[in-house]
Amino acid sequence: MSTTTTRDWEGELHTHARRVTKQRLAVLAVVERFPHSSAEAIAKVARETLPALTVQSVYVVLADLHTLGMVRRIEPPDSPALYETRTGDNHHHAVCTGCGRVEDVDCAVGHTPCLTPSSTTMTIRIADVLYRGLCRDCEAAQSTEATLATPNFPSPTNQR
Amino acid sequence: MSTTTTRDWEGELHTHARRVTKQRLAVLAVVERFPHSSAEAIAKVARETLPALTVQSVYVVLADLHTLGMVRRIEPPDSPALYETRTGDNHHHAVCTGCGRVEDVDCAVGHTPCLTPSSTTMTIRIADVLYRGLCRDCEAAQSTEATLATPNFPSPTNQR
DNA sequence: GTTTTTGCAAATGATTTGCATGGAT
DNA sequence: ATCCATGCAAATCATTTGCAAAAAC
Repeated sequence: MSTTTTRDWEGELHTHARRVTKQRLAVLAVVERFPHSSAEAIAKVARETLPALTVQSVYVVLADLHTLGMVRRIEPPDSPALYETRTGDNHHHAVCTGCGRVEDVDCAVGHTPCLTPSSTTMTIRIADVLYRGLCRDCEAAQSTEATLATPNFPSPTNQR
Repeated sequence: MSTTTTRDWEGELHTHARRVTKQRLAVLAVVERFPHSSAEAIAKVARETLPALTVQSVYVVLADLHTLGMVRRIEPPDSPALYETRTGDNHHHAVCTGCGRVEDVDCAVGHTPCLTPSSTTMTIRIADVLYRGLCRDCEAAQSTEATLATPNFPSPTNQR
């Protein structure tokens, strides 16, 4: 019912040279209201207001908002991707392996995870940490600027 | 060429009441030899020895080995799942966003990620931390033993 | 009015499943 | 001889893509 949004989505869309559509605003409102929701779930709720909205459009919108940095995407194992609007900081997540519930964990210092997650009520059994960045070769290739031949390396390992 | 394995896969399979097949041994040998490989890549290499081996079988084998805890599964964003045989410890991973190369990061103390990843050569830009465990409700439900009605909760959030 | 977005349908990629045969114990 | 594991085909699930119609600027 309430379309109370904390952030000025309309303004942010303008800033990013995106058109302000009711679909986008609806998706953003739902993601803000229900953090850690899947595209499917977001579509379902948004459709209460916009019955014509399709899941595919939600995917397109979310992908775009994600590349703009307006939403953050979490990909827990054995679950579709989940989305949230809290993007500025580097907080982490605790996922319940029983029910799938996701909790924010406020313990980050910059981009580095803290030693002990202090703000969760879950009994943590596993910590999956994935650092992302550039390896030496790719950093070198990047500073060499220009898109030269894609750097490749031996052995059967996959991309990205 | 070399089928030199470090671990006694045959023994471990026996321990877990699994039949020792050349397919399983081949998959395990490949995962051990090329850590952080995808199911597809593993199948490709294993097929050099066992041309009849299908990707689907590799998936089945890996899924089983994973539930047994004999292999660990990593799921980087925008990549199929990767597998490795290093399972005993709680090391982490650094993924290059340029080429997809995966590096082990030895910095864990128990199940808790360390403050600074010391053993990587990558320039880390993002730390995705996902703690997994049981939330209060699920822990309570678990101690109440028996599989009662599946605990559910409101709002559109997904499972597992 | 022009260009971006949406809606719809179909395609894709990763992974799972059902079932009959082959193989390990 | 029994029962599990593999091979094959088809199904499923999450997500992406192509294109024409609709909406925003």
